[in-house]
Amino acid sequence: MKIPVEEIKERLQAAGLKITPQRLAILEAVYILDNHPAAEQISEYIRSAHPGIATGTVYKVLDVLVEHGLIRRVKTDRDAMRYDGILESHHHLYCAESDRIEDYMDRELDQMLEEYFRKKEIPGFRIDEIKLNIKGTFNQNK
Amino acid sequence: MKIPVEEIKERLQAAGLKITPQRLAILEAVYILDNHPAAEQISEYIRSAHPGIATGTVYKVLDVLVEHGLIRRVKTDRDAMRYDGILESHHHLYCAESDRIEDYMDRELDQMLEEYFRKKEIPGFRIDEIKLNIKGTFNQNK
DNA sequence: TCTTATTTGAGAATATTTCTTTTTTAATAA
DNA sequence: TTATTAAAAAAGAAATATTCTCAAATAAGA
Repeated sequence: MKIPVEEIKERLQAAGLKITPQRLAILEAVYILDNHPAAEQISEYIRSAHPGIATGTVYKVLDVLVEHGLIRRVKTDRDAMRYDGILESHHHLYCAESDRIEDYMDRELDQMLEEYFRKKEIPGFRIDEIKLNIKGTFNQNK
Repeated sequence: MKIPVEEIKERLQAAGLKITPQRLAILEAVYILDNHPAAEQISEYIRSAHPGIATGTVYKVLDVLVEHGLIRRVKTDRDAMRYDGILESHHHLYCAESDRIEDYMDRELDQMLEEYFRKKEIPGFRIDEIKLNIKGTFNQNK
């Protein structure tokens, strides 16, 4: 997923963040690496593409981007934190065997859940967002 | 959640694991600390209650316990991995503000999801387990 | 350009994982 | 029971990963 720099700048700006070369590089890395890169993969990629950027900065910037809703965190059962450049609400298919994570979008499902929880409230809790973690196996490791 | 040592031993044995003082202590800690302790909390607790146990061992044992289904990992968006001594299938309510995680069980919901995915298959993917991550806010921080 | 609040870099502090060696468990035999 | 032993587990040390701290650098508005 290649996104023009201008567009990335706009997104940062829209989120009220200052535009810095580090943020541009790191946000771009998340888009380029695609498929849920781990913090460490991003850090590694940055180290090779932009050796000037400190490792600590990568982690910091990722946090900031998450805080401002430009990327999301994804977690697997097995291992460390991963990041996701796709923002539309979606669920995740997670295969422990291949350690693969795929996005899963399903409007119909979302509506069903929404309706379900409109009827059946959870006492003392206000729901903001529901995300499914669907564990299983991919048939063919394409 | 206090569980007698004998019971803990049985659980280890049932999982085909050798019984060691370290495993007993750590599994007990997960039960005692309750409410989804982070690895580090567990590690800290063990350090004070059983100073003889190496820190590396805590992490290793937690991994082994997860692998053998005696505890589960829980992930929040925000921070590090947490552990859960409750094994029945359940979902999680997660409040970012208070960093609180509560269990949420709902048979009716599970059945609805099961039925939904029986009808509507995900191509190329066999589902094993579905877990909901419900984000929101607790009304009263009790 | 100047100013100021933010952000970054660098390195120290933590947290976690991995590796190798030593110890322990639990099964079996005496 | 107790001794023997192979396999499994723990310790200890060291490598990695992540977070934190603070001085220096920089973005963006005046």
